[in-house]
Amino acid sequence: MLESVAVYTTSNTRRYSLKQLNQELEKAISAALLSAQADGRLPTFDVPAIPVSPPKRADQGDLSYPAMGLARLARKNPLDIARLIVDSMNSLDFIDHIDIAPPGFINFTIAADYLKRQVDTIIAEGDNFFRLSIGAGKTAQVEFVSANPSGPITIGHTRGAVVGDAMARLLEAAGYQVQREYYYNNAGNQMVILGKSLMLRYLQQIGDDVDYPADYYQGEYLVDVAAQLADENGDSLRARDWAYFKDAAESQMFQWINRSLASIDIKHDEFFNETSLFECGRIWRTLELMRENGHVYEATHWEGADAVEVADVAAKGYEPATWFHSSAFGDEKDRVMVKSDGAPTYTLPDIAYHCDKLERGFDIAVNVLGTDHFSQAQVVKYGLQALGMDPAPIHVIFVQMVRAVRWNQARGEYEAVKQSKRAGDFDTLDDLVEMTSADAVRYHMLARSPNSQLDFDVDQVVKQSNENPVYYIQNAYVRCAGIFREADERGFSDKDADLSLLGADELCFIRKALELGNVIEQAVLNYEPHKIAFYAHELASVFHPIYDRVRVLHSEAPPDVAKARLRFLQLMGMSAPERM
RNA sequence: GCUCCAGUAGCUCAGGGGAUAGAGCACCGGUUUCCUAAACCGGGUGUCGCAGGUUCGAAUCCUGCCUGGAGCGCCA
Repeated sequence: MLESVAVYTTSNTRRYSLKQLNQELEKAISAALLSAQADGRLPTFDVPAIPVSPPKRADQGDLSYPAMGLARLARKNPLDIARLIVDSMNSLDFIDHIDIAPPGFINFTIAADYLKRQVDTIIAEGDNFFRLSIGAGKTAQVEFVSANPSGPITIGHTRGAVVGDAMARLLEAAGYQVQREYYYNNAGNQMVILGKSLMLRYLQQIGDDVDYPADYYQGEYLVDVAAQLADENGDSLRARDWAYFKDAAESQMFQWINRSLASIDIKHDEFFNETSLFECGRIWRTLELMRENGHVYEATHWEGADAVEVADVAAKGYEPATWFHSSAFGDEKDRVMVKSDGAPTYTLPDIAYHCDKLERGFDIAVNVLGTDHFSQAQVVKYGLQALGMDPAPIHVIFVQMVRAVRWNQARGEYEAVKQSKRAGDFDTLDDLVEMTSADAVRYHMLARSPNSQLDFDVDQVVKQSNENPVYYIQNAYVRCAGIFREADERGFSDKDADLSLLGADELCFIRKALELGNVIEQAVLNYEPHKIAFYAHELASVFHPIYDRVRVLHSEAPPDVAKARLRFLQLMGMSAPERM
């Protein structure tokens, strides 16, 4: 992989993607403006950013620049400015012709020969063609899922899992060396309750008559684990305390979580246990450093507390706690880091953890979190600043809630499928995969902006699985595979193919395929992994009509283009089946 | 009450200063001597939540409001 990056960045013969053509044109237009200013055809002004982008419609060329933005600066009619630019531009080998359209667009059409030549280039470079150089020699970490081992992966976790893994794959495609990390805590109250819950379930299994509290874990899965324990150990565990059962439960839950994630092709490289931060003393060192920097104080209530809060605290009779003066960094209030009973809140280990993360030296550390962690993420950032660290490498993708919904025919509306772990009434990732497919789950979870709430219609995805965009996309690959298989059987080869024979339909596909690099780059730079899902569908929707219209046996090149280009399936982490 | 996200076609959602606002699903009609028809071709009258504002130009930016969700614990 690194080798191919080197090839890509050192070669100077085939710098091609639509993005780079954008940049070429942007440079050329800027130069044209300066030239026109130099000989007085345009008044002098600072040349602004020149945005060149694909137009909406095919008959408007391949790339377009709206010159209207210059009208005020140049005090000229936009159409006149456009003409001036075009007249002043040096000729570019990849441009066939330039049109000017009202009210001031400059539309560039890429030369067909230039596009056709890219087919050979794409095939020669294979998977590496869109291996970007922006991450070459850099490291990135993506922390995602990070669910505590108290139960199975739910639909809600799944969204973060898919988004995080897609982000990791995109970073890899951009040249980064990526580590996938899972941060978890097995020391909190919830885990205590989990251990006690399993203990009671076990006692029930071996015939004891015990009360099972309503605020303990209600899920059937604990009963299963308990049954297994009873099978293997009889009643010999009767005297064990909750801690034993906590460990047993945790071990089982982690196995389950990893198995579920593996079923949608997600695997973490590193599991980081919060407890290790206590064991090595990092927690307290972090606190002391913040104290030395003057951002920590002891008090019964925070400095800016109003009368109501003060009275409330007094009523509860709290002893002094240790506060982080986060409001000094812009927080709306200060946060407790160590409770009056001496135990830290989550804030302190979270800060210590991210401090550790930064010290590991990643160029980028992406953090996929639910929006319920928004405030906490802010506080962590303030904490890092209080430690004198620069939190800039950390970027958080906030994932909005997923509601698993079902259509209620009687009421004529959607209703939520409950997902509370403790209530034991939830749909798991396993359920979803069983009802649909790993690819369907990944696609539907990814094909939305993370900061939109998502209604995942369980029945819809199941019922329409044959009319699903997922299969539409995969079928494009299957059809390609079919072509290759058939060609092989006929002993037909693309050797010495004459690319000039390619027609307009094929060019259309080549244009779309060449956008991949641009899509990856935008997805990486803006932390928007969902873009790749839309692109995959667009590419497939350009391919399918051509498949029908252009028969391979009349034209050798398309399968090669297709072969090289359909790598998008791998990028999304979806499987690319040879047959369906 | 304060902060953040969302409101776009019947439904689920893209787009987020530029040309005639898109896709999937659903619905209707057509297409198969030949690489898989899970496909293709045709069929869209949308107050882009509402009202102002900025601009040559606003679904997009600003302000206010309405609706839904999330956060604002010495919870984890």
